[in-house]
Amino acid sequence: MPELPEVEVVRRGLERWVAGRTVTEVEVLHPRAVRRHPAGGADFASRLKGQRFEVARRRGKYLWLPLADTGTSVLGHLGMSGQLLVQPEDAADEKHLRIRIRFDDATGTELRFVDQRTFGGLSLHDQTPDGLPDVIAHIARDPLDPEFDEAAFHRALRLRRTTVKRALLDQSLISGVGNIYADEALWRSRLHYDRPTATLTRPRSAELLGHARDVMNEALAVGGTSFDSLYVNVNGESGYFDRSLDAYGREDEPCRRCGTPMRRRPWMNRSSYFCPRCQRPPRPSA
DNA sequence: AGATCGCCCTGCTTGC
DNA sequence: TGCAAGCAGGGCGATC
Repeated sequence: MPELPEVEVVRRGLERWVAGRTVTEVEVLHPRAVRRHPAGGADFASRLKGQRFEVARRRGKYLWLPLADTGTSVLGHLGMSGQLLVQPEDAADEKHLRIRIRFDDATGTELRFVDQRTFGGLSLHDQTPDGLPDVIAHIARDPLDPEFDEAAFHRALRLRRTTVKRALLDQSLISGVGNIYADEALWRSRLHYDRPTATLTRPRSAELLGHARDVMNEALAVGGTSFDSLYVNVNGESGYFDRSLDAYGREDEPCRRCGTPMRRRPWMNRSSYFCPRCQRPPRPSA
């Protein structure tokens, strides 16, 4: 389940191993992996051939590789289980290999997109004047972006008629926060997931944002979170989160602050983990 | 137009 | 032991 820190680890891997290389051959092995490329796999492959990758960029959980001198980029999202691997050309195909990209150099390695659950994919898009693939122009900056607009974020929280966890997962307000880190940031902030955003004072929302940023930076420092073998970084090494999570996945385990058993609640076809004592539900509004 | 919710997919886990 | 249901979940798009 790659979240923002894992995607950033992958971006760095791409920067190191793929930037500057020129594509000679593209194989699309599963149509779902290019479903965001409306013209289809053959078009994706032919348009990519001969192009040179520039340094990978990222916003939230999206990453993209600009193609030199074209005004276009290969946009990627890892979804639930996607991996971008730089592998020796003669390495056996992974079971869930979806896309293979070969290069014109003599390094003997190729780029592979591997994805078990096929929520992720690659596609080719024009760039906006900001250098963003046009289809993600609506995605907000993420908390690790130096240009993240904190004041605008706080204003939006006050104006929205929604609850705090929904807002954290709303990619048009703040990007890169998934279910896991949302629960972590809320636990650290002692906020219940159903708290209406309009009731958050500026200091409270600033604290929440700070915790979201801290969780991500800590995960980044150890190479990204990973609970299972699904997440592997660009070189095939598993990331890990040594200091285990405080909230997510800890149902019935003692809260690390107060010892109260943590709870899990079904929430939007997902789960929310929280401490019933530290994170009190909001009073029903009249 | 903001808010909500169903759907896409596969494999592991759980329960009968 | 085997099968089916449950669960994981980001983001898109339909709907109200």
